[in-house]
Amino acid sequence: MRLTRAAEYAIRCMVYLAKRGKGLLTSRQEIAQRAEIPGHFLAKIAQDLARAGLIEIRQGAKGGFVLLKEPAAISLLEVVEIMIGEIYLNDCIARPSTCRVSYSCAVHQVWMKARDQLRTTLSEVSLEQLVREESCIAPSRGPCPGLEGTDGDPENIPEANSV
Amino acid sequence: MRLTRAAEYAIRCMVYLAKRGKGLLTSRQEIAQRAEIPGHFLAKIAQDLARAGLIEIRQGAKGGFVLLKEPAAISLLEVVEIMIGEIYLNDCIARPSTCRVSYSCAVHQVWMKARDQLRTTLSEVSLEQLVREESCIAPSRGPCPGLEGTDGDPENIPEANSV
DNA sequence: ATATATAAGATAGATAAAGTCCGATATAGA
DNA sequence: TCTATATCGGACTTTATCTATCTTATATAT
Repeated sequence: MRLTRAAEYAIRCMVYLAKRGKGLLTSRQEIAQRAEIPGHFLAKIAQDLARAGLIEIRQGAKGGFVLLKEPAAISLLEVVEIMIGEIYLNDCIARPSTCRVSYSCAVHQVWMKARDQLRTTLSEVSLEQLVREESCIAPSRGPCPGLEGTDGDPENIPEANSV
Repeated sequence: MRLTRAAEYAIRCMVYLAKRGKGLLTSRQEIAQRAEIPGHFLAKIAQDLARAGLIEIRQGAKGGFVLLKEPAAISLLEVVEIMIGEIYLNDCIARPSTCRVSYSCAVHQVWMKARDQLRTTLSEVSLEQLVREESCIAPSRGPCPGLEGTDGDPENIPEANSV
């Protein structure tokens, strides 16, 4: 009952791209390094994101990924479900055929409610929000350095501590 | 991001025992057959439930399982977490050490909220409720007469995608 | 043309889930 | 006490999925 790593990486990638802004090209390697994602794995994940229309992938020298939508228009739920499919929590929600046992109905209702809540919570958060809010945990430059800091030192990998 | 089968079976087993009532002995075989749980697998699951103090296991001829607590005193969350451990949804909640990346903070908050909501929802449902409510379900399919309550959309069934 | 960078599919390794098997142990009843 | 019955408890097998990497192919800038 936990998020897959691929989905976790996809979120990191999308937040990173959102931080750069819509339409800006960023190389796969930069994202991989800065967001701590295995490079080849990121390539695969990006394909899913591209198929879903969130990013565009540019091949060739100076290639990379480009965010296609406004960060405010992309929800966390969207990113997650691109990677792991629609959230349902319990098999009996996705495949009612496995739900023939007499006990099922009441339990079923609970899982439906839980699933709806979870999806709602994730859908209410946009990448724009995430980018804006996380700015206050900037690594080594004091409390809240504002919204800047997206371009600049590519070498300094931020090491924010846990919440 | 889905419940394990062991947890699903544990719920079935506990609901079945709850239906019989506290203190009543029921053979493993009866439960296995009626709740459609592989017999040996149920034995293993029962050990976890017994270790957690929910049931007592009686060995020997005429052995079986006995519910030790009132159905109203056992929540769905309790049963689930005995089987799969504490729900956390995202690794970064369980192991903050994996959460060093700069993006983490805001996303972290969302997963915390989602986890809390999910655990609350599951904790608010007792076995007693489940036993009482499921009485309305006929073994065959079809809607549950009185339970349409919180369940918004009929929803298309997502095919066996990965969650 | 060449160097650079990603595409796309195949595949391998690791991890976890799901289910099975068997010797050990406990109990009821003769 | 002895025997049949039923679960214990752990080891084991199987299966599935996740995670990551490798390889060949393709696209682009210069």
